[in-house]
Amino acid sequence: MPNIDSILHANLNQEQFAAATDPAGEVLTLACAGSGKSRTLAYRIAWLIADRGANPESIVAFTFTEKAADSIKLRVSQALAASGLDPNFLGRMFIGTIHSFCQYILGDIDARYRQFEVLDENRLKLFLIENYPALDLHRLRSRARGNAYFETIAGAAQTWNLYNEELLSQAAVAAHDAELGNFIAALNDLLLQREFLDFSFMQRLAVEAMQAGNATHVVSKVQHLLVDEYQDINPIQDELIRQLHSGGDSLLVVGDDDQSIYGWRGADVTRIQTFQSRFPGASAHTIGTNYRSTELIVRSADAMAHAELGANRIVKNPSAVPSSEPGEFRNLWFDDRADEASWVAQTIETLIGTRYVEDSGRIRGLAPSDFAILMRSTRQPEPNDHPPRHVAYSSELSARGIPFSLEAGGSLFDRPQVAAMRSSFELLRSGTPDRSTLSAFFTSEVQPAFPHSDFSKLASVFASWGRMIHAPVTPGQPRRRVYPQNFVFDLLEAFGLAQSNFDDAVVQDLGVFSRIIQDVEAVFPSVDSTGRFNSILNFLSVVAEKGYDTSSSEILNRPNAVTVSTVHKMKGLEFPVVFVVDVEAQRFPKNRSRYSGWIPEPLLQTSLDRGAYQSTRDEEARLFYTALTRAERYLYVTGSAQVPGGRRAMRVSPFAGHLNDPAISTDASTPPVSSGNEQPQQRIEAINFPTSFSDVKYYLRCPKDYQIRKIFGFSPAIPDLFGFGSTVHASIGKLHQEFSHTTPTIADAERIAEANFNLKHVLPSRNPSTNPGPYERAKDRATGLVKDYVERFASDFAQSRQLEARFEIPAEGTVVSGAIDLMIEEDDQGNVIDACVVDFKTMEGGDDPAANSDLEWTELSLQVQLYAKAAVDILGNVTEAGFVHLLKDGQRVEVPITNAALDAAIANIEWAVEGIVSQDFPMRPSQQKCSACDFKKICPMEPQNFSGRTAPPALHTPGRPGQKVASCFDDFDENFAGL
DNA sequence: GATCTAATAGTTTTT
DNA sequence: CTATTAGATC
Repeated sequence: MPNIDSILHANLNQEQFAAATDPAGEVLTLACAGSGKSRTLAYRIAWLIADRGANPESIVAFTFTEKAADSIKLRVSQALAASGLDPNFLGRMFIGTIHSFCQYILGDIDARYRQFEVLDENRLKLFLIENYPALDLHRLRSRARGNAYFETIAGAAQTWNLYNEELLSQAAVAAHDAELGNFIAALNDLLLQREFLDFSFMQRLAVEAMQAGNATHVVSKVQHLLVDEYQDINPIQDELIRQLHSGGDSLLVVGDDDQSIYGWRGADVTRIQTFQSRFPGASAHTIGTNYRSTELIVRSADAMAHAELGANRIVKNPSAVPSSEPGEFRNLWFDDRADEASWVAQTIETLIGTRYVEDSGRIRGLAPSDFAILMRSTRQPEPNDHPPRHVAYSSELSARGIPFSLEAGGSLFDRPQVAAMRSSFELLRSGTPDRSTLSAFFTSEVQPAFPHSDFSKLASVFASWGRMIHAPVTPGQPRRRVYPQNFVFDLLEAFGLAQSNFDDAVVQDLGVFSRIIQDVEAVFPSVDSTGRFNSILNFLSVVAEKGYDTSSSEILNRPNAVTVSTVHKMKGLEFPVVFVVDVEAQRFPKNRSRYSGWIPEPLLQTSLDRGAYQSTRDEEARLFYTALTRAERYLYVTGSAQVPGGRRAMRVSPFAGHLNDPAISTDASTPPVSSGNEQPQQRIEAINFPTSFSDVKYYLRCPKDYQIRKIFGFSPAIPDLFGFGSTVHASIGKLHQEFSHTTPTIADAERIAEANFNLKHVLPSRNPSTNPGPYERAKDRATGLVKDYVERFASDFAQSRQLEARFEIPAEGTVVSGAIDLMIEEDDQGNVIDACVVDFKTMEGGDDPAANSDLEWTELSLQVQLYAKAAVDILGNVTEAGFVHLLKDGQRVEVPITNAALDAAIANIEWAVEGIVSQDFPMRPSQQKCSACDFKKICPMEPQNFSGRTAPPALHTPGRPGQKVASCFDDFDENFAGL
């Protein structure tokens, strides 16, 4: 085998090599745009294992986003393979966001955290809405702009966030502002009591655990820490990194202070700038060779940053790789926005098909997806009678028939189908609408949007939902369970969605609406009163005005279209041709803004002094720098004197004024440089399609189910006992944490199960002892299951411990990730001598108890086999067996995990991924599947075939090796004609 | 260099 | 409605 140094030299340049192999305790790597920092990071990991003999378990790498984590993982697996190391080492290290690491730490400290629900920003706001009285939020209302309700909610959410991200103490806040201190203490307690975490709180809890020495089990293993995008780290993350590195061997941080554009939400660019003074003895590297952009672009962007930032930046002197390929940089000023927009569209039209030579040597013509139009803001400017800012450009593209994709949200309710959904909710605001109101609504809003809608069906939907929501609450009775997602599906059935042949984009937007309702359901236990329903309506109306973050929509293949987007969204991406448009004084850079939060300024002084939670001229300059450095060969910076709605002529942006290199053209009249034309073809990008087992499971059941769920984004209604399985599972995890190598008694099991029990959607009875309700009955059942488990499998505790392990399995075209439950047995030295995979199934809370007798053995087996495969990768060949543990009847069923069984499992996964990537989503209906399907009300249920693909190999199920094929084939009725 | 005045803008977004 | 900016004016 060639030695690791020569492999690294073959794949890295001198600067990258020096950084990747620096043995210092702390290493700062300043990575200019396009300088190959992912590659450097990936080979650093390979070097740590091959040269330093690092255990893969001792390596932790943090990225800023999940997407970046996926791409680093792919590169690491390639670097490992290139270095002669096992790519499956990937599963044994941690590569991910700081947030997911914090969640992992918390679950390791206390299994109870595994049943906590994570609140994103929208859900945290809903939580505050739901608990407005309990948190005394009315006391904070006078602080909100215009005394407005939602300003109060937003201000409270921001306060909580800032308190955590700045790692302030509750006492310090209370000392400055007693009311705010009370709110923080109350929210802290309520989140813990109701078992919710938000992104800021999970970091705080993890950091506090580390500071208190309660996380040593995880922390002590970490020897090598790598942090990507270090310029965007905030105070709590800085502390977490410090804690994690305190007992470790090495810390490598990578970043570029010139690309720090998140100061307004707390990122601290000074951490990277002062790294060397804060870690005396740290070594520093600059990887400054830009492989992305032309010399002119690199030189001009650097000069611009220097002119604007001067002493507030680290000098990096980036260089470009000389090239004889054509390219150009123009800095243009137009009289009027219409001229500017039409010039941009015209230039794109001309450049499509222009000969372009890739680094790989591939020659192709530029395609629409090679172009980006970037702007400071795509939002609609005030006053609201102007169209959104991107329209001037996108309409010019439309006029020329050039496809474009808008990376700008906020137009969800412009779509008549989605507007009809929201109006339907609104109609139920104060009670069931009368027939004439409903009829008018049907004619004016529903029919035009949904041609297959049915009035009589709709009338009965409204009648029954009006009753459910507004029925008076009977004192002493348990609350009714009213889940609005069911209203969504009932409405869409009455609207005739299944019969309509809408564009995917329409269905996708309806899916976003469904996801908004899911956010509501995740937080509200039930929507069983006029007041609660009205909070939802108010939330929906705010969502409509401000736009909803629909981030979870995943783009599998980049469409062949021009990207119209903000600069922020394009961070980390690159395009052959970039237009930075709408560049005028007071727009780019935008005016400064000051901190306006509720946390008293003295508590944040150091952060405010460095410009955090504000927008500053420096940060605008870095944003402009970031925009310029997205471009590979063609870069155009444009602005206009006359813009829509402007009375006085706009002035040239000072940033554009810094682009004064004589090689930058200011002439719009000549055509773009070119060395001829070729057939336009999209760039071939490595498809990195990460997935979880559960995603694939839906595809193997019915590809249409997968499409509705994952591509369109519909969420099923929350089942009555949602969370039952996870709370039982967490109790068993907790038992194993408390009793490793000793046997718990039945009383221990009962104590832990009772203390741990939590259901979010069933409320406890008011008088549990005299009048137990569904919550108490579920609690009894859960306790019974845990006791039964201890009784039957006491020996497990004596010999082995339970472990929840994360895994990543590389398969063809994908990395399947998830977590597994392992029972491992160790010898005296702590070496694993035996391991088995256990999948705990409670089989409670499903739709139909009768269905439990007829388990989906293909799915369960596939799951265990996949986990077994991961266990082999994690633990080596000690995995003896795989089981499905049916907690309901105390059985352990052995699942085949022979090589043949594992190979068949992987082949099924790869087959499903192939279908997903090629967007092959046929309906595979059957009586049994469709009657239990979450989406039966919106699915046409027409039997369809796969497009030219044959079935994957049969799976190995208990007692039936190699006989049962996935249910999209096995359970398929080609003559199925609806339920 | 300080002070006044008219014009202009009211984000950006990940976990 | 308020903060910010550029330019005019002292």
